Amino acid sequence: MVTIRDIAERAGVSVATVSRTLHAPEAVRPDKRSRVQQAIADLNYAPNAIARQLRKRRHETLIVIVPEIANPFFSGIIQSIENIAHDLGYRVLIGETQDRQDRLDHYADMVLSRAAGGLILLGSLLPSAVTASMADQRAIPFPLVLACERFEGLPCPSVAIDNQAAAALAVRHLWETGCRRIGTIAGPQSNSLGRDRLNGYRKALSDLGVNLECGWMEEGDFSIESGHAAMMRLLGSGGNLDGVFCANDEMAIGALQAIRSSGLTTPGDIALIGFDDLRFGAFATPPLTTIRQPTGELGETAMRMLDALLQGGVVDHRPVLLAHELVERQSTKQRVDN
Amino acid sequence: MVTIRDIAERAGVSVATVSRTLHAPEAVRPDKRSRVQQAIADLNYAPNAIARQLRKRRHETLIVIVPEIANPFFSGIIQSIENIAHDLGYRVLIGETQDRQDRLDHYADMVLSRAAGGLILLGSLLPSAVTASMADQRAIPFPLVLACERFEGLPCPSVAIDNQAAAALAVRHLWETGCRRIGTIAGPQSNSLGRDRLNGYRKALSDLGVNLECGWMEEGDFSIESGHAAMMRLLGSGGNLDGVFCANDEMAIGALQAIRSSGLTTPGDIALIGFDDLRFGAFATPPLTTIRQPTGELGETAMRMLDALLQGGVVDHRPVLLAHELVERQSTKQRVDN
DNA sequence: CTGAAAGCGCTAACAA
DNA sequence: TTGTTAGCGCTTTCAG
Repeated sequence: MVTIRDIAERAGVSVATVSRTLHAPEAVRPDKRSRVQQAIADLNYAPNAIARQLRKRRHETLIVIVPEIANPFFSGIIQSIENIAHDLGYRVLIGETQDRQDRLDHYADMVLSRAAGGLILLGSLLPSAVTASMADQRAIPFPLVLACERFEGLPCPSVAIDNQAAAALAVRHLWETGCRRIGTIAGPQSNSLGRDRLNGYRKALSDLGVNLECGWMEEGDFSIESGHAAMMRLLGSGGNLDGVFCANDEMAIGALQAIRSSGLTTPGDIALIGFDDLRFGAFATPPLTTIRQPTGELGETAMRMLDALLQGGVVDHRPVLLAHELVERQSTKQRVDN
Repeated sequence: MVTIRDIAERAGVSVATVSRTLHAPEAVRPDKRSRVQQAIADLNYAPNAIARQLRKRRHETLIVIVPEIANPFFSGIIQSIENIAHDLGYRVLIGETQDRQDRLDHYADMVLSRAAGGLILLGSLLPSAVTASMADQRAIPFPLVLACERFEGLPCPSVAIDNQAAAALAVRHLWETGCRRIGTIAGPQSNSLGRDRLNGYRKALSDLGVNLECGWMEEGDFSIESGHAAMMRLLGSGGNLDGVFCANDEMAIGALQAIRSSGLTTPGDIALIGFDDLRFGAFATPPLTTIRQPTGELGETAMRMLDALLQGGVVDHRPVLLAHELVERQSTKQRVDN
């Protein structure tokens, strides 16, 4: 391994001069500078980042944790995080937990042990170190920002949309376009996303003055397959639905298929609305009406919050809520304007 | 920041003893050991990974580079890489390049500067440092494994499927199920994947004795939207096709939509076959016939290759080719068995 | 079994 | 403008 010392020797200067030509070339006389540069090229030297970071305290590596990268919804968020991060001089690495605590902790350890500077958490799991600090009433042990999910009482910045309101909007849309027996395929109730969206469904129904009948609700795990299975159950349960709110687009795509394979049509027999606005939803048959989350803004806000945290600024711990939007396509009946 | 020194002081031992209780507890007398552990708990100490890595030379952090994580095809590969990596004691971080050289180089710098131990490359771009080393006839400057893409003459281990043969298989399937005027929506010709699959199409056609007529071929960029656009062009070009081979499933999904919106049916009027076997393809209307790549095996092989490299073993540089598989669904005409 | 001390490769005072 | 040097936090001989 070639070190700064080797360069210094070969160029006939001190290590300090080498370090300077690297970080403040204008502070080195041109002849020495070029000798150093020559030596660097000759020996193919690359400064050791580990050693550098041991001296300087600042970190340019950030970690974004997602439950699964396979979920296209996260991509938009991650992309905007990356764009901002890049501008701000950070490097972003993505860690996938597959909802396993050990994997999550493995990544959290990196920032606990200062191998990375901070964490943006997109999933519903919390690192053990964070849970522990909460239990002990201690501060969170490293720079942490939460996006998408909501955790009651966690003292750190977070950004999301109002999932409950968004779900209610979806249900209201179904109602306004003529559905009267509206069911739901809910997400897992183990995380706040699933719970909030189900609550929104319930709230909308009760605001509309309709009773939630039995056989109107099934739970999935956000996957296409589970959406398909849940729809089959809904179809078989005698709920006699004419509209279904799916807690995400993937389940809606599975539901679409289930409806079709049962000889029914969408939106004719059963209207469908999803959540997230995946690219694939727009190209489904029929194209899926959905709720769009502002993924770009979500990512950007999260990244700026983390940057503020890293800069040592005081950051507001009240959740920031961003606006959602209904995207009307053909899987719900069309509104007659006016 | 609490350091090993603080622990040593509080426990009334030397730093060496603290280090030992951390890494070889059995070599420390129980009373001291527990005093150290108590101090660690009291002060909430976490060893600094940066400092540790500066001393020890081994790296447990690996980077996997993908062009875009939004592409669901990569997820399967990444997941299996992660599973194996975890068993082997590595930590995997994912870097997304969005096909930009500067981002790629940014990640490559991490391993160049020993902030990470090695790289698995899933895209079609090569780090500048690698290109440079090839030009100079030098060895590749860090542990590198290539997956999915093919690079002529790069002296490093790689694993992929035989894309040309797989594409030819797809075209033959179209032919065997009755298509006689077979077009293609090719991938970008700037990368080997796109080229190999187009060559496979050409080869199959010529083996079948059919002439590639003009208006049979359009190029997309692997996105749904580009598939849609390419199919519209194909439809308008008078090629009068009854079957189309799409170089990936996303373009096939876009093409499906284009065909339907033109009032035609699949497979009745135009049969369609994709490539990659995305989850979304199985739930398209109609479900997409496709070529499946062994994503699990691809990832596992790549990861084992990198491990071998990291262990200092000599690794074969001849590309490893894995088997692909035709998955018949309803977007191609059904074969009459016997 | 334990402690002192020598670095790992680099940066940043400080002195020249 | 340059060189010398003292660490950054940790592991690991080497002597006790």
